[in-house]
Formats: sequence, structure tokens, C-alpha cells
Amino acid sequence: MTDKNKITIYDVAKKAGVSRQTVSRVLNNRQDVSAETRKRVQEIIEGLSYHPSAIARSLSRQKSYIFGVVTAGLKYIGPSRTLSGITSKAEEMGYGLLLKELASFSANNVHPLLGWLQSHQVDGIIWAAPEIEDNRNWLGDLLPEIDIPIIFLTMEKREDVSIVSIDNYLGARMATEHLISLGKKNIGHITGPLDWWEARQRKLGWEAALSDAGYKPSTHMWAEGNWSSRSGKIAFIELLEKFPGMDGLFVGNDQMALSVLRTAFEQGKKIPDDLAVIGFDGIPESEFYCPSLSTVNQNQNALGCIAVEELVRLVENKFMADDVIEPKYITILPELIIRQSSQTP
Amino acid sequence: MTDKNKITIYDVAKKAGVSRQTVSRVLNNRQDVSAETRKRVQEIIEGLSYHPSAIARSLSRQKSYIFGVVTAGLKYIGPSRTLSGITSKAEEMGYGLLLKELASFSANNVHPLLGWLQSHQVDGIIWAAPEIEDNRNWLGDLLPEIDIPIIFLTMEKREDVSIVSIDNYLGARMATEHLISLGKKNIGHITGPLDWWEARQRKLGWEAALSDAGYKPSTHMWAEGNWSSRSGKIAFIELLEKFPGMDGLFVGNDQMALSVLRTAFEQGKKIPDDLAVIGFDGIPESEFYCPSLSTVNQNQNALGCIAVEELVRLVENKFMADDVIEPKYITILPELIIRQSSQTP
DNA sequence: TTGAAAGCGCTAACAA
DNA sequence: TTGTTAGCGCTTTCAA
Repeated sequence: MTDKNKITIYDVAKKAGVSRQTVSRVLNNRQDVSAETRKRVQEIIEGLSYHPSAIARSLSRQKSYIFGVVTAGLKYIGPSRTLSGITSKAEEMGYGLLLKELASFSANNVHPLLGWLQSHQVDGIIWAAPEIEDNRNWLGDLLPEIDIPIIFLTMEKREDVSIVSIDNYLGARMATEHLISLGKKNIGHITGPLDWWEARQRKLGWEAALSDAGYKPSTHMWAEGNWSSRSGKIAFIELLEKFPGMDGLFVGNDQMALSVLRTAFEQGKKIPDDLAVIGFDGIPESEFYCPSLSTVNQNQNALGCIAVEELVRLVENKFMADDVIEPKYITILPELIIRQSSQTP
Repeated sequence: MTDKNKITIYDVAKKAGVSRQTVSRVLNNRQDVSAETRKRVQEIIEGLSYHPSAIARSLSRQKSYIFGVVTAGLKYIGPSRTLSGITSKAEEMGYGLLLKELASFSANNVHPLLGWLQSHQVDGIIWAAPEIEDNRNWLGDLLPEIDIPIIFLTMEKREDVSIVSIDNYLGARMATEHLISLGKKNIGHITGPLDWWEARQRKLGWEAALSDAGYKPSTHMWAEGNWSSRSGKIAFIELLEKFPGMDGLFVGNDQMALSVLRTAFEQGKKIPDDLAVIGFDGIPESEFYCPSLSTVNQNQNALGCIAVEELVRLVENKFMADDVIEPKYITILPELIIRQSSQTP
């Protein structure tokens, strides 16, 4: 390790025989520096392998080029895919990321977290944790106090904030209508945990598709899971009992669908003939389930990318002009992927 | 939004009728403040909902309480599980995280990235991207220039840096020995991409277990995949041809094992009687494969946690004392999970 | 084209 | 127990 005396702009200036401002101008690519001086300074910067302190810059510019990201459930694939979209787009747009993962999905006490982000002068916040129960209640109280642009992911439309969401309702409709188009007449549904907004939206889409086709969704036709494969199995067994005529099944996510496929196999049910199955998410493995799983693909990577793009818009606008941008509700369309589990023979 | 004039320590001081220093003392919980003054200042802080600027603090203290995290492949479950361990432990230890995801696993040009982290004065760096090909070559050149403690995840032992690794070699041995203990005599292997250090370690473990048991590993007994389910299928088909007597198979990860199970089913091979299969990783879904998959569980969450703990040790030591800590190579033991795919009938 | 002075918001060292 | 003075490393006036 080299000695700890870090090199500052002052060292560069001294060595170059110019003032610190001049070095600063070179660093910021200003035009008012003679070519000659610029070159000399640049060489010295190289030679000293000097890195200007981003922290000092942030302080003096009052802009950090850092976004705060609040996420939850990184050990699941969905949130990480979104995060991956966020990192790549943020990199592209020249922003760094300060990451916080909530201890639980439904974490409610966001006050200290917001304070922390504020104190770190993030230029904007991406709220990528899902909407569950009342974990958006803080918005009413705290939002007015925050002077930092925020963009939310996957939550119910509100007038006062910008949101990017995948259209879960539409995806569920598409899935259900697809099963109907197969000639299935008794279509069940395994929901996600219904305190999740996304799970409720998917259930609504299923109900709407059934109603539109002249069927009446009712309680014996659905069961609630919690996204996990284990819960999917339990819900499926429950459904087999209370909805014996079921010939089609829309499952709230792919992981639950995995154990549906397996349990159906164990029980001698033929898929898709006896029972057509479609999942939700489009995780890469679902193509290799046995049989391969039809699913509704949601592009979570794009979700993250779009969130960053929109946030950059909000932020740059705040710094440049003073005309407030209207909050937007941006919707991403899901996409149907048909595979063996719901293929017409 | 409230007005943009942010509240500073000066505003608090003025309102409380004390100096900024006194406010600073209250903020930092110093003892040399009268109870009375402290209380008054605290109330004003509350009332103004004042958040001290972490950026200004970092600048003046020369310590940011931020770690840089370099990761790759967040869209895959492994890296995200590790990241999740990192976030939770960092939170617990009072550190924030500045996140960078490499554009590709094998990204080689880390120079600007290191510069960026340095300029942001991170107190330490967690290098969580995997070791592939020559993407550790920069260590020799750049490491001496970096004055920031770094901890690396899952890479080959070196004397000059601290490393936390899961013992891939041992895990592979355990898996293979387990198959041997079942009475299997012709045990194949589907490797990960062999430019990955982890994949090579697993292959070595498989070879060692075979040799120790008196079998001779040879080229016709293994095939190379790239971690994906699709590649697993291709490799399996290749193996079926060139190693027809195969009655046991150690697969480099669970996703590839998924398509092995499926392909075996399609070909009428009975698992585990005709072919016993074991994977690697222990992803939650593997329990619900059909049949459920035996696997070597690697606790990636713990990997992240331990990395943070060790890094905190390095960092605090650097700030407190000046005696250099010896680099450590910490190893995490994997764990065998036996399920249907390798169960004695 | 360059430099001097002031300030970003905070803390450390010293005085009172 | 409190306040004063400097300074963290940079950028932004303004003047030369």
C-alpha cells in the first residue's frame, strides 16, 4: 500500500505550478484553459494517479450523482432482476447507487431510512420494494417533507407520485383468456399472498376474464399461496378437493406452478389434457420444467431500466428548470409465452 | 415539497442560541454538553426535522461508513443471495453500500471502477464478482495502489488478499462420494464453464473422489455446460452417448440438473435406479423438481455476511491501530442435501 | 486565460 | 461546559 497521504487537487496544482481552479477547470473539461496548460495538468493527474474526491465535489456542487435504491427480498429472483436493470441503466446514465434492502417485504417503518438517504444527499430515490398491506401509508405523511424526486415500482396508481408498474391485471387476463381459448371451462387460480398488491391484481384479472367469458368466479375456484413452491403444492391440493371439475389453472407465479406440475404428475393428471396450466413471471427455468411451463413473462429488467430513465428526467428537470413535472404512471405490458403445459395437442 | 433551503447545523445552532460545535456535540452524543442544552438542541433538531449531511461528515471525518460492492450477474440467483447477505450484515454493522454491477461476468477492465470507488471514499470494498479466466490479473498491478481494504469472494487462495470462499472442491467430493456410497460405479459429471474457478474446483473434487475410490476419471465421463438449463440438457445428451454405462451423475449446478431430470424422464431412464443425480447450489426450487433433487447446498447468504464482518474488522483496524492484519482465507463448508434423485430405494 | 476569495456542512483541536 | 478557529477537497463567484 502506498502511503496514506492522499493526493488532492492542491498537490496537482502545486506540481503543475498553477492554481487549484485551473486544475478544477481541467477536471471539468471547461473551455477556458489553454491547450498547453491543460495538457500539462492532465499529465500530472495521470502521473499522480489522482482521483478527485467525489465527496468533496458533491458537497460543493450540491449534487451527488447518486440514487438511493430501496429494495426487498433480494434472495428472490424477481427483485434481483429489477435491481439488475437498475444498475445497468444507472451506470449508463452516469449515476451511482446507494443500496438499502428492507429487512422484510412488509417493512413499514421507513422514517429512518428516508432520513439516511436524505442525509447522503442522493439526487433521487427508486423505491423498488413491493406494495404490501399498509406499507405505503407513510407516503401521505412523509412525502411532503422530502425534497428528493422519488419513483416507485409496481404499486397502485396514485396522483401524487411517479410510478412504473408491470400490468399484472392485464397479464392475468391474458393468461386466463388463453386457457379459455383452449376450450377449458373450469379455470381455477392459485393466488399469491393477497396482502400483496400484485397478487390482488392478478386475481382481479382472472376474475374479469372469467366474467367476460360468461363464467362466474367463485370462492371454491381459487386458493391462496405465498409465492413459494411449497405453498403452491398445498394450494393445489386444496383446489383439487374443492374444485374437482377444474380443467385449467392459472397459477400466480412460476415457482408455485412448478409444484403444481409435480403434484399433478404424482396424481396421474395429464397436462395439458386433463389440466392446462399457466404460470406468471417467466423465470428462465420454467422452460425446462416437466412439461415446460406456459407463463406470463414480465420484463423486470426493463422495469428497472425505465424507472432509472424516468428518475433521471425528474432529477435533471429539478436541477435545470423549476417547472414541476407531473407524476406519471408508466405501465409495462407483459407477454404470453405458450409452452407444453397449455398447448393444444 | 417543502422549500429547497436545506437546514444546516448552523440553522439549528442559531435557533438554539448555541454554537455549531455544541450542536455537533449533541449529534455525536458527546458527553461534554449539559443535559439542559442537549435537550433543547435535540428538540430543535426534531422540530426542524434536521438531518446532518453525511457527505459533509464524511469529508471532515475522512470516513464514510460506506462500503463499495462489486458484483456481477445479479439476474442469477446466486449473486443476489450473496448480495442479500451483504446488505443485511452491512445494515447491522452500520455501513451503507455503494453498488456496482459489472456488465459481464468476465469483465476485465476494472481500472475506472476502482477509481470511482476510491473517489467516493468508500471505507472498504467487497469484490463479489466471480473469478473467471484472467479477470484477477489486475490484482498484481492495481492492488498496491489502492489504500482501501478489500475482501474478495469465491476465488483461489492468494497470500496478498483476504478471501471468503465456499469450499467447492469439498462440496464436489461430498457429492461424488455420496453417489459412490450408493453403490454407483460409473459416475459422470457435467461441469460448469471451465473458465470459472468454481467450476474447475468442482471438477477437481469429482476427480479426487473417483480416484480415491479406485476409479479413474477420464474424458468420456464428463461434459461441459455453462450453468444454464439449456446447456445442461445438451451436455447430458452428449454424456449419454459417450458414457452409456453411467449410473450416477454429479451436475455442476441445480439448473443444469433440472434439465437432466427432465431429459432422463423423456428417455425413460428411471431416477435414481438407472441413474442417481445430484446437483450443486441448493436453490429452493430444487426440492420440488420431479423427482426432488439431491444437491450440495452452499450458503451464499452466509458468504456475504462473513465477508462484511471480516471487512469491518479490516477497516476498523486500519482506522484504530496501525498494525497490519494478515490476509485470511476463510472457507465456508457446503452441506449435502439428500433427496429422491439419489435416495436408496 | 488565470487566480484569489468565499463557501458547501460538518468536525477536530484548542481556548476560554 | 461552551465557543473560536481551522480545515476536510472541491467548485463557484468575481477580479485581474
